[in-house]
Amino acid sequence: MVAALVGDPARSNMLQALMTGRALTASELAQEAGITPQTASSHLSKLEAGGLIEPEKQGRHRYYRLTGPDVASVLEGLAGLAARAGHMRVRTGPKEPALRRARICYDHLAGDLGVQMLDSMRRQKLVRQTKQTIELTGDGRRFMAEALQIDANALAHPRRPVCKACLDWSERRHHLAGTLGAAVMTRFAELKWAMRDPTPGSRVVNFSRNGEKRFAALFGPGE
Amino acid sequence: MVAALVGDPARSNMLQALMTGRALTASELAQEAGITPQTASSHLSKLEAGGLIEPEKQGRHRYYRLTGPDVASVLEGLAGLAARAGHMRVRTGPKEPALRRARICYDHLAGDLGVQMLDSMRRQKLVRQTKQTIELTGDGRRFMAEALQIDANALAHPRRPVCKACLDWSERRHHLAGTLGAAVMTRFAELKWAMRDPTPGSRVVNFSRNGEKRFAALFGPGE
DNA sequence: TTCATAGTTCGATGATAGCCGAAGCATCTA
DNA sequence: TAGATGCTTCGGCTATCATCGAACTATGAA
Repeated sequence: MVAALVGDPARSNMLQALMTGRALTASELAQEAGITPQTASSHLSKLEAGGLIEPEKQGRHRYYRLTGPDVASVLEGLAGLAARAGHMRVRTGPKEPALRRARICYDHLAGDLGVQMLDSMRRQKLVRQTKQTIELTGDGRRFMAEALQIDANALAHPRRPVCKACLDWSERRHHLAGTLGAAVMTRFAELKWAMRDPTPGSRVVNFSRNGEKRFAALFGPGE
Repeated sequence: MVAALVGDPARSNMLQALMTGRALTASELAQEAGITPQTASSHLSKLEAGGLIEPEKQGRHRYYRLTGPDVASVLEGLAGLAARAGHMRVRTGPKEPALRRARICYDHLAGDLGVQMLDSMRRQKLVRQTKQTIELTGDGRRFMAEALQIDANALAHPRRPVCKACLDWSERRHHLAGTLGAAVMTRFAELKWAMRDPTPGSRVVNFSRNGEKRFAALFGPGE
């Protein structure tokens, strides 16, 4: 019974945290629910078996999200009924602003700007995304060649896709990975638009004034 | 938490039984859920406290119904999510056809025809009903005088309302009670349109051929 | 390789809550 | 009035299940 899944307070807290549409790791959901990771793991298995959430593996993390908008709307309906008797919940805030803004994920751009770039590419129809797989369009190839002097045809790699959706740690949405993602980041560095923070171990990426302007011209947020 | 209420199997069965929109007694809901009346009583209290159902007292019975269509739609949504993993439920059937068709409730007409009469009166705007209270309109007074020779003004009673909504046992919808309901039933008998079954203890009301025709002419079901 | 971190599995514990028997209250019937 | 029926309250039993400590696996970092 699916209602019993939502009925447990710990699971309910987890689901509420996922209502934002963002994906969260198992540990984060554990903390969100105020329980230990072991207990959370058990709950997450049940929720997954019940078809309410689905996992996405990312390195040693497991990101969970609601399986669809219908789940969210049912949860909303339940919350609406509960509101008659008085209930509420709060949300958390961010930290490490620079890291959230732009950082290196392996070898490509992540963070707010990384997500923004992939969003813009989708909007400009430079790529087609279906679930996890991303494909460069003809427009996309032209764009890469003209704007960034990147030959997409030269990026083929036996064990790594050209384009890949990578779940963003801070934004919990996809950014661009794969050999193209790496090539773009390399080009940004060559053009002195952006460079990794010199602090050892830091993953922060600092954009120059000019780089920020150029980046916005190519991948600015939609109006 | 409202989801926990729906989560329990026994309560879920009760709610499913109420999804038809009809009101059911505590005992019936107990049977529906396969539990004893004591246990059912506890569950019903919880559901009522949670605002999912509301009781209507009728003699020594307590009829429960869902508090509103929003509750039903949330339950439907939950059932939809559950359907992904496979679930089902069945419904029950009727019995005692004659009793369900027309019978005496205290001193007024109940059963299919009783409900049909009140429905028709509402449709013809002979009465205005808001929740439990029913009020005769000007049209209604004229109708009663002309069609049935009943003077509504003479029906006032110190301790009993002229019109009252009475929850129907078999139909689980309201029929007309009060002094007017009694007067109408008396008139039906006087006109030989209908009479109580002579069997001792029986509450069945038998309509004559002519009575059935006349009744249909006045209170026939809407097209 | 070695260490650290994210996550899972297993087993034991404990509290919540469903359940029913017995008894009590309220209402209708005779 | 007495008896029957519908429903509720109370008390105790029991089963379920959430919880966490400990141990294990997998991935990434040094």
